[in-house]
Amino acid sequence: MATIKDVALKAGVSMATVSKYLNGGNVRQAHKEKIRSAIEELQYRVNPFARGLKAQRSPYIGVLLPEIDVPFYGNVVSALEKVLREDGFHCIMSSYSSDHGLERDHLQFLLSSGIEGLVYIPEHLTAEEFYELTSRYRIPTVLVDRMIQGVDADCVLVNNAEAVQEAMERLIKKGHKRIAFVAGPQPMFTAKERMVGYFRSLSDHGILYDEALLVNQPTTFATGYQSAQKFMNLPNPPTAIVATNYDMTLGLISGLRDMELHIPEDVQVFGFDSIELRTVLRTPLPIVHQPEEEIGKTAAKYLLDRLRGFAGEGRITRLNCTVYPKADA
Amino acid sequence: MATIKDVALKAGVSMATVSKYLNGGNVRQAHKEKIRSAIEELQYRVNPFARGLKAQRSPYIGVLLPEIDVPFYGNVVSALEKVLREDGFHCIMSSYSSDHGLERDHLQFLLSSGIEGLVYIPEHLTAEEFYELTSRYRIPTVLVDRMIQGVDADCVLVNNAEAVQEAMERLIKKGHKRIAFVAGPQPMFTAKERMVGYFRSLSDHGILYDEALLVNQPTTFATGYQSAQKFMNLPNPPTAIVATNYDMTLGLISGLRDMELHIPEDVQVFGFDSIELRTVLRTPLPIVHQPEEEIGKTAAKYLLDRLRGFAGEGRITRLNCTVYPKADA
DNA sequence: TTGAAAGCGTTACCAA
DNA sequence: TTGGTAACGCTTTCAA
Repeated sequence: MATIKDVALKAGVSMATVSKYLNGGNVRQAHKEKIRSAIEELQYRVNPFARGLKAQRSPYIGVLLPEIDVPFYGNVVSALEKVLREDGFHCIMSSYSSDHGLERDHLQFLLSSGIEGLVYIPEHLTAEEFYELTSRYRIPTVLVDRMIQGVDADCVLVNNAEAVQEAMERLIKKGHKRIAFVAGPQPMFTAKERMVGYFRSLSDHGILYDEALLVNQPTTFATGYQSAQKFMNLPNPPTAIVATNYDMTLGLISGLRDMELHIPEDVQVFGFDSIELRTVLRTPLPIVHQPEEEIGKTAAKYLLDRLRGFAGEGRITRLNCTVYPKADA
Repeated sequence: MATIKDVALKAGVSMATVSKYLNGGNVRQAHKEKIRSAIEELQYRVNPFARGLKAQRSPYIGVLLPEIDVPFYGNVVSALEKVLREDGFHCIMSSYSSDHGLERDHLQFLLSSGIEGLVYIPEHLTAEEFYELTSRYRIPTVLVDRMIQGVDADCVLVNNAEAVQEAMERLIKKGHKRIAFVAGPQPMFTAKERMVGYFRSLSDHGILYDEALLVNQPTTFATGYQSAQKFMNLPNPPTAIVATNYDMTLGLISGLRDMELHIPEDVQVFGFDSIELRTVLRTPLPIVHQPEEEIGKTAAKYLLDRLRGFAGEGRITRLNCTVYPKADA
């Protein structure tokens, strides 16, 4: 691979001049031409390591996710990437399989990779751990989808509790009183917030909470599937079930089907994420939809602000979910 | 940030010794201890740029995808990443939104990023373009899901034609003769291969090809949705429809539902990808399932082979899809 | 087993 | 506007 030296030699100027040309400094027009053609001929490419070493910066943004194959994250990241791309940044993505150890390790790795910024959907890390790892780097961070209690960073969330409340309202308005709820594990930020919405709705309407109607398990298809059986085998089964992410929704529907129960005749289902799923069933599935694209864009915007020098306190945005059907039919 | 020099000073040894310690060379036990604690105290981390510059290698694998939010790719990449991770590699992922220009640009970027290997799901690039971009780097490449005609590289594919043929067999065996087919755009590798399966089945069974029953459009929800209308509004509509990826399957089902048509009574549907979708419908959807995890693992294995020095010709693996229901009911 | 020193390719300062 | 040169932090060779 050709280096700046080769280009300089061929163009008949110094390395310093080539470097200036490359980085947009003042260079005589005649020299510009020569350098351009030398670069062309030699197929010269900047060595990213040399540049990174010297300049102490790189065009990388680290993206740390629990899972890479969850549609919600995919959609968020897709939007994020598109915005960052326009500013010349590229993403180093890493998923930690919802594993605490891997979450630490990968965060460590990203930080030590020379990234300029970090977009992070956290799961297990406490504020102490987070600061222990990140403090000696000064890397702007945006937390997405979840907060870490005690961490001062930009944060893009959705109105989890309110969205669930709206879903619950719809069900209650239709006469449902026994409503089951399939949520993620207790410590999970979004699970907690969504449960708040659930409890609030119950109490607002004077419905007694029945712990048999609540599941807190990993946010998987299996959890949804098993919840169907657990709930519908109760002596007093629910008349409606709310699932709080895509995989659990899918599993729930699948589980009900395998019990030969019909939606909505035998039990109503309120889904979450994946707007596409909505119109696949015989009866359109009511659903809570998170503004994935907007989440990604907002996170990117926050990060770019910081990279351009903004240094205020951590900003928190709560974006609104949409509940379908839009008109309350 | 502390450097090797600081560590050397603190540990009372030379930089070279620290470097050896870091890279697994022979170092006296007593020194090892000292170095370890110096590193600990100083919170020393290797500077990836300096190392990359000197060693001309890095722990990065480039992953270039058409879209990041397609479940099939997500699942493949998830498996890939897990295997590479165990060998200390990390993925720099980049998606090009199925855009030709971006495909070139991002490939260029990844190559110039100091990646050690490349996993690439191509779409528009010809062999000439590919070689033009890659030739001056010597980076092992694995093509996934699609081949580029004329490129000698490791390649992990599935048996597209055969899988479609098996799906068609099932339908034909049940008496279907008018079978419609929703495929991706013509130039797309997998679209072509899947169409081959379609045509072969038709001719094997002496069924005349009717061009009104074939759609070649982008592999999206919209395409599936519109296909439903196009096909079912024909004077002589099909009795079965095969969709050839996840989004098109979803769109197709959704479109049929909006026409108030029932599956399978009014028309049978054969889906593709997303095994989870299968059991969500009232009647389990027959489906072609690609071995996503195996694809990812195989690609990783191929790449690691190369990184360890294997230098043979490009190897091609064709993995088998599974058609559900497994037992031909 | 150790350490001095020569780069790796780039940028940025400073003098011309 | 230009070019010489000293870093940047690390690895590796070669002698000791």
